[in-house]
Amino acid sequence: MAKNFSTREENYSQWYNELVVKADLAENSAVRGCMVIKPYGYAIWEKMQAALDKMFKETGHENAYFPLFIPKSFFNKEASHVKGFAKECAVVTHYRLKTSDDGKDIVVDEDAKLEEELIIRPTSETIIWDTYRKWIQSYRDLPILINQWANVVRWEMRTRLFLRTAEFLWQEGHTAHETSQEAVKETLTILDIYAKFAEEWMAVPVLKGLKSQSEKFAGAIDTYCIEALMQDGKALQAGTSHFLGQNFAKAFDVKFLSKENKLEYVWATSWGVSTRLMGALVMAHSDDKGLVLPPKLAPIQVAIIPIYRKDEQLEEISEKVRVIKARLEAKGISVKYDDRDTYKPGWKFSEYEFKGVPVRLALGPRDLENGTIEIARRDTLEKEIISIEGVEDIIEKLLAEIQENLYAKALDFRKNKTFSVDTWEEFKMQIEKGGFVMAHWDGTDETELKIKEETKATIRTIPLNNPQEDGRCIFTGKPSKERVVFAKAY
RNA sequence: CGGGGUAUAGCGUAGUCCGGUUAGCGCGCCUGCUUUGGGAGCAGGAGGUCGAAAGUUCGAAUCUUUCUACCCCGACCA
Repeated sequence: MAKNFSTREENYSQWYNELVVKADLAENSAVRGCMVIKPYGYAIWEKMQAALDKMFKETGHENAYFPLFIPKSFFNKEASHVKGFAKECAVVTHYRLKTSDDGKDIVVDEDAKLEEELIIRPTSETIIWDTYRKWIQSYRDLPILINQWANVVRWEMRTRLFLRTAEFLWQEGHTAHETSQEAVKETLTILDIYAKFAEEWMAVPVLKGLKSQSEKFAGAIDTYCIEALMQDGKALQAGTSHFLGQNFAKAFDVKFLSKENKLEYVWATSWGVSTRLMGALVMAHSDDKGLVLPPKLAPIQVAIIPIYRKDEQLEEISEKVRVIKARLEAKGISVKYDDRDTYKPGWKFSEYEFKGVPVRLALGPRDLENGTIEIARRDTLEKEIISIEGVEDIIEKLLAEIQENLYAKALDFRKNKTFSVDTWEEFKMQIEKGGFVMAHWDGTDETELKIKEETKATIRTIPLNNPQEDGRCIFTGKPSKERVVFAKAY
């Protein structure tokens, strides 16, 4: 495993790959650019799903499901949308296989060609808006607040574990509203949910803001995002919420009769987060010993390891553990008692460190004698011997402390990696070092593109509630009213 | 799609230039004994169409041709 990964950007990918495979999170599958997510990794995803789903429902959203296949013609309808996705679509052209003439192979049956090709959804705006047209007639049918948990496929030229895979799991929300204001409000409500989830559950601080026009979603009026900073100084877009205006309503002819008895186009939003969040989780907290998971998302919060020589000792230890385990579980803490006799304690210690289990307990003969237990925390790697009495209360507090500590550490890291610069020379130098670089920009796509060409840095976001100040664009020297956030990104 | 590289056991690899015993090694796996407070030790064992196909040759992991897959760089990318 690479050492000092946070400072060795060039080896990062390799490090990450090894870590993830060793940590039992996921591995590359035989299918190009797709992932096999192992049970332990999937358990993290399930925890993320549960937390997000709850927040969506608390804000009035419902889950539904739409088809995986989208008729090709649907993509013709919104010009900028098709432009954004056309180059990365998987297309279904046939519906049958047959044995080849020489009997040796299975081949596509050319007679079974589809009249119209089907696109495997890269995102579901088109098929959902085609459906919404049938659901919406009057203002009484609005708003529609629907979320879908699904997989999507984007045939990326180059993939990267968790961050850009050909198939990925996500949730996509698609809402329909009477007014522009209501839709914008929805977009921001979701942005707040995403930020809250990232910070309170993942312990990853994020910047909330607006994307520049060139970085926005294909088909959106405005794209809002949460932007996180990884330990190697690169930025990661962790979630997006789009105000779609009436673009899709017009493309799919979705109109409603208003209270004023006028026929109007519906206002729309869409928003999503994906398994990329798991990449963010790994890259934000992990160290050279493996994953570090925030307690709120850890599938196993406490691992207990017995240390023994003889079976009688194990029995005695197990008896004690049963009591501790029951008390922890009564507090809603997930516990794994690893009494396998096929692995030794040292092996298990390492395994749970790889897996990022926040708290580890070890109980051996010495502890039985003294009425103690060894408690170790993953985030700081500290361990101490404490009295076994009331250990469940200590663990409960410790889990909360670890959750806070991870966030504080990540926030501190981001503060130290955020810089304000005012000249082009400073900018180029700082971008090379990584981190968020706050700089003035003249607001044009052209300048943004040139900066990207020269430095590979992009505008990650224009923060919400951004302080207004007079300045000059670092590239063109033209006047500017606010700083925007530049960084190299994944 | 352009440029470069790689393909040998579950994983990592040696051997390829210069063809020649039964394709070697480490990790992992299996069995036994000893071990168990930070990834145990010793002994024995199993596991290979050398990416695929065709060719050259007495003989091919090694040479030739074609194909396929993967990796890196670029283009591309909410």
